[in-house]
Amino acid sequence: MKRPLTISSAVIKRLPRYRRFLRDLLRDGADRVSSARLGELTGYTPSQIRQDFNNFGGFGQQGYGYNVRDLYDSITAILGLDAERHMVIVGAGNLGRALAHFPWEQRDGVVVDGIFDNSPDAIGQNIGGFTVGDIDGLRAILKKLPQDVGVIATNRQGAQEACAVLVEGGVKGIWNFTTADLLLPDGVPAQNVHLNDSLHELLYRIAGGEQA
Amino acid sequence: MKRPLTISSAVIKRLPRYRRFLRDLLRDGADRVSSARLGELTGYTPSQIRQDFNNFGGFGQQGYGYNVRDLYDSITAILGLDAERHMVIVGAGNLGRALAHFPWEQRDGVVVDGIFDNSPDAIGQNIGGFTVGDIDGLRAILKKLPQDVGVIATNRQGAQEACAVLVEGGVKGIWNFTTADLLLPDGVPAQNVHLNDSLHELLYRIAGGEQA
DNA sequence: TAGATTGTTAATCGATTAACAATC
DNA sequence: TAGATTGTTAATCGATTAACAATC
Repeated sequence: MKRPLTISSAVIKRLPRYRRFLRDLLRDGADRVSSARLGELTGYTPSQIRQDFNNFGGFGQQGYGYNVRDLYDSITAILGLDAERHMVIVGAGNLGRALAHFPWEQRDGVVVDGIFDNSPDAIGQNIGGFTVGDIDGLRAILKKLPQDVGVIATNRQGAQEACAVLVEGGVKGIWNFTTADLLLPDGVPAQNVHLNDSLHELLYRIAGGEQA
Repeated sequence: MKRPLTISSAVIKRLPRYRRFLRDLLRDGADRVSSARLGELTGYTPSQIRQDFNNFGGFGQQGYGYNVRDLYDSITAILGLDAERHMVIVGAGNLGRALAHFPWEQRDGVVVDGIFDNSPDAIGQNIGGFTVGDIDGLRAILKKLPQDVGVIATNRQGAQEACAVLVEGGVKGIWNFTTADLLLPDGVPAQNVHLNDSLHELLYRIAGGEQA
């Protein structure tokens, strides 16, 4: 499986969806699947599906299609889900809590190693089996256990500071739930989840429907 | 302000970001802004910014730029944030709680009118000032108070049923946090937030950095 | 072998960027 | 008027779709 220098972001965004349906197929005992069938399931065109997979060298066989297990495993590996991943959460507000409670581990082998906050009110509270730590506690865990992902679920004001501590502690990527534009060193990607923007987009589409 | 039949989704996704920076400019007392300056702030090219605004008829003036207040108000109106919007949440798990606690109203005039669940454990609990209601309670509120957005924060299994109740109750759009592919009537848009997919995308980018 | 279905090239489509005339 | 900056057209770039030869 070759991995080209750059895969377009549009392709990457589709991989988790392929994987989800492949998992369903696996559960249903399917051995093989064609791009046509996968297209029916996912809503993508067979052509696009074949193009997507060929970015990684092609997983299929002419006249047969794709082996479900192989394809699932390949996509899992491409997404970096073939090994345990570690994650810490900064910000013990409601969103931080929700993320701490998510069954990440069970689903994809992503382990949450702690949740931290700088507010005296939050520190010491119990959240999903974790005691909320302070920023020194965060530094300590980053030193003790290498972390893949640092989640930023603070308010906008605290985001850059949280980011700095996480990056200094060696996290490989930032999952940012604030609207702050984070300053990051090269090589540390940030994935932004802007719930507000998502809601606004929906409201636009609702409004558009009204006056069309 | 003309509203064309279809604005590409790429454009719409950028509007909330423009609006965020315009709000900052407004707070700082700026009267006018050029596409060049807005480009520095947002990271988009001036050309793209002008193209984007021209989808809606053009808000600027040659030689001057854009009036910050006017532009902010226009985008606010386009996004449907110029009037109060109502939202109910189905699913009183951690994510539903987090969404119920968000300061939507304060920020954008989006009012949460209730949170509902079908689990006896959840029903009756107090969440951010709301008593978690059951599905009959959801039906009742939908009848009493027209709702714009129905949030689905259930598990994957319960998503379609929640969706059906919401649509029957007349919500104008669905904000879906599950991985379920919802069946919806024409004219009711769904906005999907797939946290898992977002994390997977980040993990891909982390892994990619490693072996590049 | 015949049929199926991929891998891959070519054609199309859409979105972004560049350029510049219009005009404030 | 001169300078600035938009609105808008043209050029470029990238992503999706179509087509079909390769091959299992």
